[in-house]
Parts: sequence; structure tokens; C-alpha cells
Amino acid sequence: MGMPKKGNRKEEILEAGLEVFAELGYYNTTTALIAEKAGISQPYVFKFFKTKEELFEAALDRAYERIVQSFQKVHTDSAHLVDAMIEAYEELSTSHPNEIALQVIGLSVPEASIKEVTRRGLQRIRKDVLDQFKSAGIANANYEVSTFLARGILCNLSFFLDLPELMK
Amino acid sequence: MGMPKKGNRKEEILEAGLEVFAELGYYNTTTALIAEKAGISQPYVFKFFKTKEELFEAALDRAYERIVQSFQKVHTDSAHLVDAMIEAYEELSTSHPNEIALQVIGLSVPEASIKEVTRRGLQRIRKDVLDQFKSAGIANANYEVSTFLARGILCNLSFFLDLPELMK
DNA sequence: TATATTAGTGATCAATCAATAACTAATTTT
DNA sequence: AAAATTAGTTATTGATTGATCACTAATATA
Repeated sequence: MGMPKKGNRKEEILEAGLEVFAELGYYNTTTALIAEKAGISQPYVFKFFKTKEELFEAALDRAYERIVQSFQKVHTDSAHLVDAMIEAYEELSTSHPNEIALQVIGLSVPEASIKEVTRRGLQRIRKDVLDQFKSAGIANANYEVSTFLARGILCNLSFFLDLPELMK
Repeated sequence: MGMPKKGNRKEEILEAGLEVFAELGYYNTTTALIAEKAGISQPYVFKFFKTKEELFEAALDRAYERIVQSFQKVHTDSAHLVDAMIEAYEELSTSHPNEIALQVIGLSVPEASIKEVTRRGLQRIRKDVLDQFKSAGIANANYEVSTFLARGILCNLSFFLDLPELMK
């Protein structure tokens, strides 16, 4: 026994968790399913993540980290900033759809520490985007950021709920 | 035994469910907790709702029904329509906060038939508000409705996540 | 007053699942 | 090549919980 040690186990489990959580939600996802997708036994998951909750938090954190990075990479003049941001977001939703779905899933998980990860993620996005809007000299930056966030979230939802007419 | 029959049991259970679901989310809510809040035994719940899921759907449906009704009652000229709608929504979130919370909860429950209730609810809100915007002669009605919905949902979330700065 | 119906409960079960414990095999180190 | 460490597994369990079943008490009806 003892299959040859493959690449980074923790990373593989995180990625498998991300996929399954994004598809089935937090509560319908079992650690057995994650383990199966990662090609390991169920208990081995707990060698890398103390609890299922901790694993979910790590995955959700990655999803927020990625979107923050994407937005930070955008540099353009005030006339095209919003459009460029939207484009960055659209790229993300095709390159990493699971992470977008996970953010939606995370929005309404009532577990306190998961809520906290969502809170921090949204706060960070807001702050970063606001800074960019301001330094580009966009008027009413606060209001525009809220609208930008709001439309982004509605877009996620319309994707998650399979309800495209929400965003016409 | 057999306590005196109180008012409408089904209604009481629905209301109790609404409260507990709104507070704890779909999965963390047990039928025992709902029964306790309704002042009956746990199995009796199933005399009125075949499954926990069916009870949740009924509660969620009520929440969407109420918001649709609220918006339909708004009548004013195009210059004040959006503001009046926002006001109607704000009234609702103080008079029926549980129903607002339940809508957020419902957004990311992956169970197919619950998702369907959310879909229908959002579609109905969108259609109704769009009709009102159009007949008031608001320009870019489609776009304005999306923005209106988006900001409404963001507002729900900022309330649910206890993250007021999201809506500054 | 017998009978049927309605309202409700206690006991229990079958399934699910996160997490632990105890173990084995492979690899690395000395 | 022994010892120690790392990688991984199998077996199991303890708790939870939706749902069913069999029953009792109250009320209405004839």
C-alpha cells in the first residue's frame, strides 16, 4: 500500500473542496466526496484541515484573494476604469467559475467564522476598488463603488440561479 | 392531555419556521426547534408540511409574496418612483425583517426546488417593477431595474452580514 | 351514549457524517 | 540496517435529526 506520494496534498484537497463546495453548497458537501475527488481516503482530509469548516474557509479565502488580485491588476484612465473592472471580473468568471460560485454560497452560510471570511473579503474588495476609483478621479466614488459591487453580486446570483434575465 | 386547540396551527408553524429559518439558516434549523417555538411536538409539524423542505418553501414564498405586494402598492410619478420604492422596501425591512433575512438565506440554498422558489420570486419582482418603471415613463427602464434590484440585494446582504459600510 | 373524527403526543428508527483511533507501509535519516 | 518519520488506510463511533408509527385524549355527531 501507500500509493506514491503525489504533488502537494493540501493544495489538492483545497482544490477538490473548492469544486465540490461550489457545486453542492457547504452543507450538502461531505468530506467523503472531497476526499474521493482528491483521490485519498476520507479521514486523511483531517490531517491537513482540522475541520470541514476550516477547509471551507480556506477555499472561500482563496476565492476572495483571487478576485482582489484581479482588480488590482487593472490600470487605466477614469473613462474606462469601470469597464475594465467589469472585463476583469468577466474573465474571472470564465477562468475560475467555481470561485465565483463559492462566493455566492458563502454569502448566506450562517456559521460565524465563515461569515467573517465573507465580510473581510467584501470589505477588501470595496476598499481596493474605492481607492482605484478615487485615484482615477471618478466623481461620487463611494456611490459608484456600491453600484459596482451591487451589480457584480447580482451578476453572480444570476449566474448561480441560472436566471440570466436578471441582468438584461 | 390534548391542550385546547389554539388558532390556525398551520399558520403558527409557518410563522415559527420563518423565524427560526431566518435566524439559523436552512440547514441549522431543526424541525424540533420550529416545533418548540410553535409550542407543539416535533412530529406534529409533519401533519401540516410533508417535509422540512416544503415548510421552508412555504415560508420563502410568503416572503417574496409580501415584497411583491409592497411594491405593487406604490403609485407616484416617475420623478419619485424609485425613491418611493426604496421607501417601501425600507418599511418592509423594519416591519418584517425575518422575511428579508429569509430571502438572503434562500439565495444560496442549492436544493433545486428551493432555488426554483427564489427564481420565481426574483423574476416576479423584476417583472412588476419593470412594468411600473415603464408605465411611469422612466428612461432605460431595463437598466434601472437591474440597478434597483442589485442595490436592494446588496442592502439585504449588508444587513445580513452586519456590514453597513457596504452601502455608504 | 355509543361512534366517528380531529388534535395531538411519546417512542423510536434509519440514515448520515464529521471526526478519532489504531494501525500499516513507505521513505528518510543516522 | 536499525530507527525515526512521513504518508496513508481501515474501522469505528457518537451525535444528530428528519420522518414514521402507534397510540391517547378530546370533541363533535348521530
